[in-house]
This record gives sequence, structure tokens and C-alpha cells, in this order.
Amino acid sequence: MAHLQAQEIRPYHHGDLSRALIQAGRRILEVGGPAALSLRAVAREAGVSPAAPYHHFKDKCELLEAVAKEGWMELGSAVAKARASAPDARAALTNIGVAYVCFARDNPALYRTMYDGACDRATMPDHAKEDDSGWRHVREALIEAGADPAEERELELATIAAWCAAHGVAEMAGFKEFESLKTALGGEEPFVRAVLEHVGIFAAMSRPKIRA
Amino acid sequence: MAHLQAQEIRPYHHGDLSRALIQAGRRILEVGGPAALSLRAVAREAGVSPAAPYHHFKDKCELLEAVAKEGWMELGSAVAKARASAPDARAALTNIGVAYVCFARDNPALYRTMYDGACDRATMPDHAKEDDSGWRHVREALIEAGADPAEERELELATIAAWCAAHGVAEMAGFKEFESLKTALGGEEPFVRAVLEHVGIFAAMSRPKIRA
DNA sequence: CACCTATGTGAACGGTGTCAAGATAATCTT
DNA sequence: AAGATTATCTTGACACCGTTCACATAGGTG
Repeated sequence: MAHLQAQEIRPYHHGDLSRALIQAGRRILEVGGPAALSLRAVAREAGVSPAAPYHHFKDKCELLEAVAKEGWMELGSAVAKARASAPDARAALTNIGVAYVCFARDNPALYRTMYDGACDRATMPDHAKEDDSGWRHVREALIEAGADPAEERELELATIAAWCAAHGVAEMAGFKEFESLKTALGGEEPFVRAVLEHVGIFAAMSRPKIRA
Repeated sequence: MAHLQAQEIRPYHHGDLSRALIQAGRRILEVGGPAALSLRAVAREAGVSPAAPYHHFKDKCELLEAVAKEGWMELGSAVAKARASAPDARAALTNIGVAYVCFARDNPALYRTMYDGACDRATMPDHAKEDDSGWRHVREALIEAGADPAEERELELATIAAWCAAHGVAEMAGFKEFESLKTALGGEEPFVRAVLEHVGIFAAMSRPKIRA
């Protein structure tokens, strides 16, 4: 593999290495996938020694989280845009789902990194729930689609459900096994739309309540 | 970390090393998670040299796939049992979903390994679609719940949707952020049930068709 | 028995994450 | 401005990893 080349020569002190490292990380992620994303490779790509990153991130993990954070921000704004450009409330919900899945399709390595980010798997990724993340948009879209904002528990369950469904589709939509179905439906996006609608929550909002 | 100890002394030739390696892999997975699962650690745990596994698996990947295969088999039978023990067709569908998610909860590292298994992420895990895997059960349960077996495309979409939803819930149900909601709902399983039902497909089977 | 093949060992290679010690530059104090 | 302090980067080392190669050992077949 022709290794990516570092930019021009730089002074002893880089100036803004943390930012450069994050960008280098994303570049490597795009080119070589998560497997290629080693701390040393990132340092190499940024043109510094293998130990340099440790002055900005205590860990490899911490660097990955920084990369992941960028991903969450971008996912958040993609979701926001999708929601804004929908004709009505129910379409907004589906649009959000499609945008979510498309983001994962277009940035598969980044998306994986976003979920591995926690590195412990027992905690939701830090930035998934932040202010301008997708959560808020899903929640608000659900309300606009008819969910009762007073029933907090119901609303949270629906938000979780929508998020889970989108995540599941996002991780599986790329499988080759679905190729024929995709072409039969007219491409990738119609396929995603169809799956999301079959999942249910994206299509039918007001259902009879079910008690546990 | 107190390293796991190898079993008693063995003759020069192990007898059934591949099996032993797979078991060792699962043990390590349970104790230390996916991060601890190195080829060398597996060999150590099985009491052989680091190079020994290469006579049974061409790759680390191939070993992991063997471990994953065991997981898929067990997931398949868990799903089968859940389906069989349901009073009616619609309950069967939900039961399958709950069993799926519970399997992932009880074997988190194994479950992750099952999906990483392909090692390329563009292919569905090999054993996910095999004869006695969950796929068949979901499909059949959908039919029994009222899906038209003649509408192949519709059926495949519904199966995919159900699988995606279950997978999404499986990966996110463990997040700490949902703890309070879990206790409010009376435990882990009611929570999973509630989320699955909110996802939609597990609760409402016969909906008006939606055209792309 | 001799021979071949399957299965094990050992040592080695390059790659990885991480840390400690030292070099260098920017900044702060006086 | 000079000296001291702090932030940043480099070098070199350590243990671990996946993998390969040459060699050792055992089982099975002629």
C-alpha cells in the first residue's frame, strides 16, 4: 500500500497537532478502514513521531473518541437537514431514518468508530445524546408526528426504538446478500426506505398503546 | 491480570486442538472481551505454542469465524426455542426478538465477534443465513403471523426489517443511559419487550402496504 | 522397518501501544 | 533582555501482537 504522505516540512512545534491528528485519523479511516487506524499510522500521516500524540491524548482511545465526536456532529447536522427538508411530520421521521442510514453508508469506517468509541461497550457513545445530536431531532419529530409530549416514558421508548431501528438498518444495509433486492427496488435508497418503513415506527406513529 | 491457566500436561500431539482452540477463544472472550482475544492468548490458554494454531486455521480471522459460528448456532437454537414456546403467532415474533436481544446481552463479546466475523463488513456473517439460523424462524413466524407467503419481496423486506430492529436493540440495550427507564419498567426484559414493541414490526404485522 | 504427512516447537520479522529521558521552542517572570 | 518555566516533540526502549520459517515429533501406511 502506497503510504499516504505527510504534508510539507514543519517547524519543531506543529502549532495545532491535535486537530491535525484528528484529520489524519479520518483520512486513514477513509482509505484503510478501522483496521488501518493505528496511533503510529496517524502520527506518521501527520508527520510527527509515534510518541507525539501522547501530549494531546492520553490514549489511543481518547484520540478515537475525538474522531468519533466529529462524526457525531456531522451525523447530527445531516439528520437536522433531513428533518428540515421534509414536507410533513411523518415524512420528517422517515427522512431522518434515511439520512441516518445514508450517513453510515457513506462513512462506514467512521460510523463503526463512533460506536466503538466508548471502548467499553456499556456506555452509549458520549456525543450521541448531546444537544444538537440526532436524539433531539428524533424526539421532536416524534412529537410533531403526533406523540404526546406529556407521556415522557412513551416518548423516550419511541425515541429509543427509532434509534435502534435506524442503527440496525445502518449496520446491515451494506450486506451483499441484499444486492438483488436492492436492484429490484430501484437502488440503495429505495431499499433503505422500504426496510425502514417495514420496521414500523418510521411509518406508523399512532398505534394502540401496549402495556408491559 | 491473573492469566488463565492451561489444563494438565498433554502429549506432544494434542488430539483435538481446533476444538480446544475454539473453546479457549470463547473462554477468553467471556473473561476479557474482544480486546483480549489475541491468537497468542488463545494458544496460551490452550497450552500450545503461538504457532500451533496455524496448522488448523490459516488466519486469526478464520479462528474467530469458527468461534462466531458456534455463536450463530446457539443463537439459532435460542430463537427456535423462544418461537416454539409462544402461545400464538404474534407472540412468537416478539418472543424471537426478546430471545435474540437476550442472547446478545448474555454474550456481548461473542455477539460482537459474530458480526465482526466477516472481517470485511460488506458481507453478512456466513452462518447467519444457514438452515437452522434465526432467519428461517423469523420468516416462518412472519408467515404464521399473517404475512402472505406468496409475496416474496414483501416477506423478505419484513424479515430484514425484523432482523435489523432486533440487531439494533441488541447493540444498544446495554447502554447505561437507559438504566433508569429499565428500572421504571420493571427490569431488563420488560424494557427490551417495550422497545421491541415500540419498534413496530414486532407488535403490528398487518399494516397497509407502502409503495416506494 | 522406512517413509510420509500431520501436528507440534522455537526463533525471528515487522508492526503495535505506551512510557521515560532528553531536546527544543514558546511563554512567563523579573 | 535574561533567566526560568512550561509545553511540545524526538529518540529509544519495552512487551505484546500476527505471521512465517526451519526444525522436532508423532501417527499412519507402504
